Amino acid sequence: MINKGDVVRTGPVTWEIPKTYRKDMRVPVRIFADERLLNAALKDKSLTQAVNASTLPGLVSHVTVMPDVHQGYGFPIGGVAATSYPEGVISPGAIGYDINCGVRLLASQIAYEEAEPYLDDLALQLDENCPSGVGVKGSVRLSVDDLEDVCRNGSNWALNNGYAWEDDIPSTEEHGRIRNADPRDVSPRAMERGRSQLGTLGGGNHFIEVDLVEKIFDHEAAEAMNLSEGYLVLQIHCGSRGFGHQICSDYVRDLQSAVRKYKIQLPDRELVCAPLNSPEGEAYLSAMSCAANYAFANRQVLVSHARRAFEQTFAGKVANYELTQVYDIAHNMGKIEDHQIEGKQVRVCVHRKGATRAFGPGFSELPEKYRHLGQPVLVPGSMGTASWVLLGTEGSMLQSFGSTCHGAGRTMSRKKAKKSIRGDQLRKQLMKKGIRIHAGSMAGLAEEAPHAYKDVDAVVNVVTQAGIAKKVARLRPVAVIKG
DNA sequence: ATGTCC
Repeated sequence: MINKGDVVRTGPVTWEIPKTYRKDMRVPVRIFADERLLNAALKDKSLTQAVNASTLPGLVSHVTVMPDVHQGYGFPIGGVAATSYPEGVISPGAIGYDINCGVRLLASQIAYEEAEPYLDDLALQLDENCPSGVGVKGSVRLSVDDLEDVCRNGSNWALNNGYAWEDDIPSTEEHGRIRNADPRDVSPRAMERGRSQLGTLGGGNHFIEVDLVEKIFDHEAAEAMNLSEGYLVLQIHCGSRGFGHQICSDYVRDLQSAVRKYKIQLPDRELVCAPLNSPEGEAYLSAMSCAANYAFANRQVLVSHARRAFEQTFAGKVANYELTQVYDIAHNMGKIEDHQIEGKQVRVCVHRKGATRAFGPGFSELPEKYRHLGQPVLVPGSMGTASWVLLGTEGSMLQSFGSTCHGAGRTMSRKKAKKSIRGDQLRKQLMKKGIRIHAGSMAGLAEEAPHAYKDVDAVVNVVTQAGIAKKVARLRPVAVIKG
């Protein structure tokens, strides 16, 4: 375990574990945290995992740790590692089992006051239209050919099949489609699991949530995003379901032989990896991209379900019940990107696991309305607490490979959380706070209790103080649908 | 996160 004495303070909210801490480190570990969040990070294996990650072949500059960090499979959730392309490695564990887990935000023109009498009905309609829970199947059934189309085309598949509006696409990271995704690199078993799960939410901390915009911090950005104080928005947090999970499992197993073949020394088997330019590394990158496209399409189908729920609830009741897409952004991905590091342009594979891409102003992929502002960043809080809309900055480009935090971050294990409160009690507490809850399982609900998570406001204050994100708006939940 | 062990 790492001790506080091993960590050097480098600024008000920045810390470093120097390369000299352990002989096998290739780069230092840089941590964004206040004193309290650092102490939380020292309590589990997350910083040891960050040090382990700092031994990966081909790493560039440093490993980054976000304030919402907690331990994960081999690599911390809340970690960023960039490896040189193409001779560095790619590691499935440094991307996560839920490939392209991410958040989508949609804006409405419905004021909370106006919607209040219909919110119980809206929560019910969302629950009925959006299947949730582990292993749950959706209304969309895909042939193997269709699923191959989803793998290659992501959100474009959704647009061609009536699940998207034209304007949704440019407001999605990568326009909802990662290139060079070849379904031949996906196992038949993953394909089988993927066929029935498109347009489903899943379990754990995945949710669909109706929020109201509680406070705007950046009026120019909020206007570009269609966000106004007191109005409803819809947030979707989910990923690639059993499809991405199966792909990660397959490659964690298969790449073990690549580790031996390329004689890669690892401090932890869970960091299994392969060179980006090896056949094994290329196959994983392609399969991961298929899962990413599946997740984009999944969130897009959920949007069409949610639009139906809004129509069923509000048609004839409010003048305009349209949901316009603000943005869709991943927080579990490996991306090939160009970055300026110490004055030099480098091409790297940025592994972001529980870390959100946060590119600064001038980024050409962004739609014009956002290009001068920076990339929108969506940070979901824990259930029953605030969520945040942020922007990427020049600072995130310089300090964290264009990345920032992704959420509140767990402090209590699922098991401990379940023991600490009963689901039905928690539901009552949240109802008292004006939050409608539809949950598939009361045990699952207890696992997501707000007190099992860090304070999302403290996390956001660290990243904004460090300059790796900028505040746009704070959202407050009024209805949550989860598995 | 995950047909929470094929």
